[in-house]
Amino acid sequence: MKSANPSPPETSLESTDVPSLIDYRQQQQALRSSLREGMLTAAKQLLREEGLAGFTLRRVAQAVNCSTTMLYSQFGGKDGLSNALYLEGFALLKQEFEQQNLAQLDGIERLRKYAQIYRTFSQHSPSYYVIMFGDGLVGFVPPPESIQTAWKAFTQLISHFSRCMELGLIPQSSPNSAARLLWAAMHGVINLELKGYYLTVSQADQLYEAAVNAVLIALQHPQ
Amino acid sequence: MKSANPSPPETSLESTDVPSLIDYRQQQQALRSSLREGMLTAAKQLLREEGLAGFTLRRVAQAVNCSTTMLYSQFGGKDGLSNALYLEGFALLKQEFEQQNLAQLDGIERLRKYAQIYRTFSQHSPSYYVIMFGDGLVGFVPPPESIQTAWKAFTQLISHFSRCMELGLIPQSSPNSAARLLWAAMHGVINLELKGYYLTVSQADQLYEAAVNAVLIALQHPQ
DNA sequence: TTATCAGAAAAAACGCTGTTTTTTAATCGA
DNA sequence: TCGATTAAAAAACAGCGTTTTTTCTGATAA
Repeated sequence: MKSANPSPPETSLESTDVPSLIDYRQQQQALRSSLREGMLTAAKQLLREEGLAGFTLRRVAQAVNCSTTMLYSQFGGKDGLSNALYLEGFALLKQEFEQQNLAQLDGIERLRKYAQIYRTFSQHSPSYYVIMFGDGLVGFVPPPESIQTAWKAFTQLISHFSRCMELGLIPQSSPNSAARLLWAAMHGVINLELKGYYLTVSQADQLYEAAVNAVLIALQHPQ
Repeated sequence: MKSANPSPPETSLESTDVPSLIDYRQQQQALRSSLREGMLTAAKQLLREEGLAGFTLRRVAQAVNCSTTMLYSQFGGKDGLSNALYLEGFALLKQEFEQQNLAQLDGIERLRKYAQIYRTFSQHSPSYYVIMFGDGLVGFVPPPESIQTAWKAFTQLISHFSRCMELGLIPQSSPNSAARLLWAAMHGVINLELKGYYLTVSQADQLYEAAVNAVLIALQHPQ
């Protein structure tokens, strides 16, 4: 395995340039920030691979080889770590909603696309979804300011509802309420699906489409 | 405190009738069954008063003054106890759907009434609701046979959807799917509400009504 | 340069959980 | 009446989030 090395650098003491001049405090801080990120990554991996049962401070600490105390100085405990994942998740969802190739879609079709993005997110990012929507009765309850931030993920959806109303595709009403309605419908199907109430994936697919349709149809046909 | 007792029975040995002839094994069994019921009652009370945090085997055992071991012989552990509450909850919901004064309501109005019953149940029986719908990602996951039983609570709803279709109030389609759709919509609003996503009760009320309306309108306007 | 001090990280302890194992008590059959 | 069987309680176990104690490192002052 050891190849012949014709000219090893042989750290000469006469070398004029200082070999590795480092800013200790800066690197220390960089290390801490990379530790923080590593903790989040480890947490997500644990959530993905083992679900909430594997999402443990001790496991996260072990994954980055430090004590659990560090998780307290970095996040203030498990709730703080959960909150960080929560905000990260909604930021990611927001990002998904903002992808450029939506520009070519308009009107109701674009609303449908948003619904599809939401579902895809829930399917591809279950580790986030558990924290974000894993129902506050048990486990993590996000603080009010996080909930407020979270709602901003739906800004695009809201403003497109607004646009649809301006275009006359949907009768004028509150775009906010329309978005909340659609969200509740989407979330309801997904949540029951995750609990195991639908027997097949295709049944869940159908129901999801039906739920989105129902909201869109109802918004177009006010009572 | 001790009133004068003119003629104490003075357990006479010559008494022909045996004073307290009991069937030990039967009473033992009765005691066990009352213990079982007492555990369920205690569990519900704990859930009601302290939420899931207070729902603990040790607390339940302490409430009925026995060891936690008994909870294992009676229910097979916490999941078993949760499952019993789960089934009890759905039986109660089914019962709510079956109350007689629904006979005077027919058509779409009756569907609306079912939706109202569901919401009222979720509000008045939060101790059950947590177990029943507290999202399987975390905490209790009901076994498939329980899920199957649970779905039977919606029998009335399904058959009334069927009736509405026969009456021509709703175009013919699957009553089952219609019921599932309505359920998902109702559940979605309630679940987000419980997580704290709606600021006021009236906002939640409005959204719930809007969600139910959306489903009913959409079912009447297919495509 | 060395001694002291402050702050950060690790280690240990605490109180709790669900569950399993061991021990104790009581009941039954011979 | 005495072993065997069974049921319940008690204790032990492994793990959790969190708090407290200890250890150690890096900076500062003498």
